[in-house]
Amino acid sequence: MSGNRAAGDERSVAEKVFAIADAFSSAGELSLTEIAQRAELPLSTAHRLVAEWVEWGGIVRGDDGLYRVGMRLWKLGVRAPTARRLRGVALPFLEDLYELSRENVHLAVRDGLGVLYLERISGRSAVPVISDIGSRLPLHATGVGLVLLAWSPPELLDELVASSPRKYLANTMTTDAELRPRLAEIRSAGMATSVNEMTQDSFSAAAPIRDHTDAVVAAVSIVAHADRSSDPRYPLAVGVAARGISRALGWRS
Amino acid sequence: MSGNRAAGDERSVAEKVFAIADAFSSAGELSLTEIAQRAELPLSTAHRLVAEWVEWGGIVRGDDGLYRVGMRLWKLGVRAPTARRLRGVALPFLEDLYELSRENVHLAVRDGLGVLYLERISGRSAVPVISDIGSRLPLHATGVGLVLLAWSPPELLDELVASSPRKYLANTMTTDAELRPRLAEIRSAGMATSVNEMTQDSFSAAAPIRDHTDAVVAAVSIVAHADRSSDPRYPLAVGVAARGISRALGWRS
DNA sequence: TCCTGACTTCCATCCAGCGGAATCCTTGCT
DNA sequence: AGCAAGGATTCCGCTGGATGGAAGTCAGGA
Repeated sequence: MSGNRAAGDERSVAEKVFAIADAFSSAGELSLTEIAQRAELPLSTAHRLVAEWVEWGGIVRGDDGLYRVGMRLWKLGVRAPTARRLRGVALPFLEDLYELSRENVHLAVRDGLGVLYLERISGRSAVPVISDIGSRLPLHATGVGLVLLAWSPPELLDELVASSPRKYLANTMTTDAELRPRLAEIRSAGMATSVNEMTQDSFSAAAPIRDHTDAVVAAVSIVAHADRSSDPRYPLAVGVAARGISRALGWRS
Repeated sequence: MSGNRAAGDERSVAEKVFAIADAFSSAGELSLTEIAQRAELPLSTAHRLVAEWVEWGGIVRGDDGLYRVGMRLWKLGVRAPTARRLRGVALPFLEDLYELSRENVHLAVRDGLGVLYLERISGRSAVPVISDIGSRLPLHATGVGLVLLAWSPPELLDELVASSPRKYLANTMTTDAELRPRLAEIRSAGMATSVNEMTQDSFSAAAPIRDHTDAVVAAVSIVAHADRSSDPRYPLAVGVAARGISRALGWRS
């Protein structure tokens, strides 16, 4: 048996442990073989390390033999201070927006070139949206994304345009020329509204949330049926909620 | 320099990596030294492994030099299927309960001998409660806990009584003799209601959530001001919500 | 029954991780 | 400024735990 560590993988043990965790970012349940493939590890190494994950409780193995993210990781994850604080402060305001509209209410932050949804409240008859908590969409493809992009450092826009060779959704702008004036408009209006832009028959209003340093750290939005586009209460309420959350975060004036 | 691996720690690298993560289960922000102490690792080892965590993004280092749980772990954690599915299904029902009561609405599961809160919706004027998402309380100390305990295997009760030598809260029952009839009562009523039992001036109603195998997998509750204890709508609504969530999970009849 | 694919166990090799100690950096006190 | 104390970082020679190919086991399908 020639099983020395010899040449090959330059990764440290810790990196391999993390690679296994990363395997779950693209799927909810995986077999050992799938984990090994995604993490690019030999089956036997994956087997051993996954066993350590399972012993710890970060990954659980179901009766069907498939591995899933365990409650240990869930408990750890919800301790992330940024998400925890923001969510805690924002939730009552999101409730208000939900009661007003009975539609989708979103809370999101920027994560690289994407929007990361921290919270979503959906009415039973709300417009179906692709976003789900923990999921990521490109910055230019949603209302909250545009708001976050509008108040991001300009380099980010260049990077985004460069990384988006093709259109993501039918009505989405991806070129410099289309996006730049739109963002300027959003900045001067203080928020973003759109009709039938991201999703068919939908109307969205999104506004920025600022912290005590006046930096935009998150965004709230309502995504409603298009026939509400003439209702002035929606943009108004989103703006009020965003300012309320900002104040609760220590923002002044 | 005699820095060999020699005798001492029997833990594998992966276990040390996890020990570092566990350090954050008791505090939101830690210095390197604190992490090393909690994980029982030499400072230099902790330093190296924490650096790997930071590189991966599971832990972030703030401007103040303190380490916190990062968004990478948050994103991974919310992928835990049990929490994700339950939360997604239950949220609309929790909203309904919140709108009815404007009080604390809880969704919780059993985690060992404790209750683990998956979700909490709190009104601005709700009774202050200790529970927070991701936090754990003993099973016998809360309404949802009693419900979960009532439908748990009996061995669990023995274990719980054995592990609780003293009273946790003023009005909490911890002995076999007190707890057993109470649980029987809860089972026959199908839910648990209590006044001034867990917290002063509070009234709570909790009901079990069942999945397609008819097993109790979670519990919902309202914790309201004590003056609502005569309002029959609260227990009723909690029961209806619990059955609604159960049905949405595939439970029949 | 045989075959296929997925999972589990084994073990000789050897280098990646180890951690004590020295060093650097920051903060607070005199 | 000078000093002390505590925390963070870097160094480096030693060695035993991690490694992964291969063989063995198991389950299901043809």
